[in-house]
Amino acid sequence: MAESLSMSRQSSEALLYLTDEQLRQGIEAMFFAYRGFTDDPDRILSGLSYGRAHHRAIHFINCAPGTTVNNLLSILGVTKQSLNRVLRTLVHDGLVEARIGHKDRRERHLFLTDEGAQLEHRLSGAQRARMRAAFRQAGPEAVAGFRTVLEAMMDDTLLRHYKGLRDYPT
Amino acid sequence: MAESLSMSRQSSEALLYLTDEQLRQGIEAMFFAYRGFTDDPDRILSGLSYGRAHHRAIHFINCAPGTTVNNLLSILGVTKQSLNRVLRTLVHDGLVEARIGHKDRRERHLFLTDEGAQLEHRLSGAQRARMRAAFRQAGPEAVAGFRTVLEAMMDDTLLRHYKGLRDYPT
DNA sequence: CTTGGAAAGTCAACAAGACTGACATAACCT
DNA sequence: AGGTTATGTCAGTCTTGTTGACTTTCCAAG
Repeated sequence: MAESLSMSRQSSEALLYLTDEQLRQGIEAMFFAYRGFTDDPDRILSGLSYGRAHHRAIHFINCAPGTTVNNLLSILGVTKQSLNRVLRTLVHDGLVEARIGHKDRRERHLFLTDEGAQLEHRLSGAQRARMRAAFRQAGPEAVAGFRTVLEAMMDDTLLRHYKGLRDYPT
Repeated sequence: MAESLSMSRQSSEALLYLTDEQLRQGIEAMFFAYRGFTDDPDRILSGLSYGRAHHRAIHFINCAPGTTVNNLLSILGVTKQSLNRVLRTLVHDGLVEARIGHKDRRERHLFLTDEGAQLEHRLSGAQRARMRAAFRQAGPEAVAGFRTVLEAMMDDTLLRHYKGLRDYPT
């Protein structure tokens, strides 16, 4: 790995970080980091009878209480049938409440129950702990770069969700 | 994004980037970015009769030609039954070659065939294109930070794989 | 007002890909 | 010879994605 140490700093940074090898390393970094990222919650969930899909639903219902099923669908990017199976068990188990909309009675507005909020906190706690450790270890500037690259990597549609178009009238 | 420009650089960075809200945004950024990250290859693969599992196998065989099945298992973090199903189809379809080791004849050393390398290039090409665009847009410093945080987020075991313990004698 | 289409959500059946457990084979090593 | 290791395979289950068919509700054009 002693390549190009003789190059000027400017040219090496400007040119090398886009070589195929650098990109390949970025790809692998995403793969391994995402694994680490999902490991802790997955471990917790495997004890209960839930999976990662339940975690995602719980996370976004927590972020946007009162969101509709349709809205959640577009955020999660799965079919409504797939989401419905997950929601059904969560509602049945008393973690999520689905209130019929009073403006449009076709819609269901989703909320976490106390028990649901409790599980959410446990799951996100594990994830936040790892992220906090990583952020702390890496330092503020690295964190800013991390966020910048990730945002640039999202699809525009996803970016809109991420940027927080969260105005869901109940 | 003109927040906190008036604060001293040190205090704003030291205090703000570890709030729960910042961490939650980091979590969502990972989620959405990973989706964008896997979208393009997934689209290509859905046309063929392969899935993401095949992509992962092809990727790492390409990175570490001659790797053994066991090695691949520990990198991918799946069971041998799961990997075997994938490898079987890839070998059957002529994308991967499994050579019996000449030092230890129990081992199978995995290589991409020309056709396999061709598919690998097509898949990683899509992924690299997106990563390249993101890297270019974000700039070298952001990329460095991105990598730093991702490495800090990995498990140590995964980090070892990522760092490239790739000495597989054929 | 009625009627027909669109939209939100539910139920049923299926496929991919992960898992576990048990077992087979071949090769290595002491 | 016997124990361990590397790999492959069969059978069964679970999660989570898919499509297709269906109900309920809303809205707007006739």
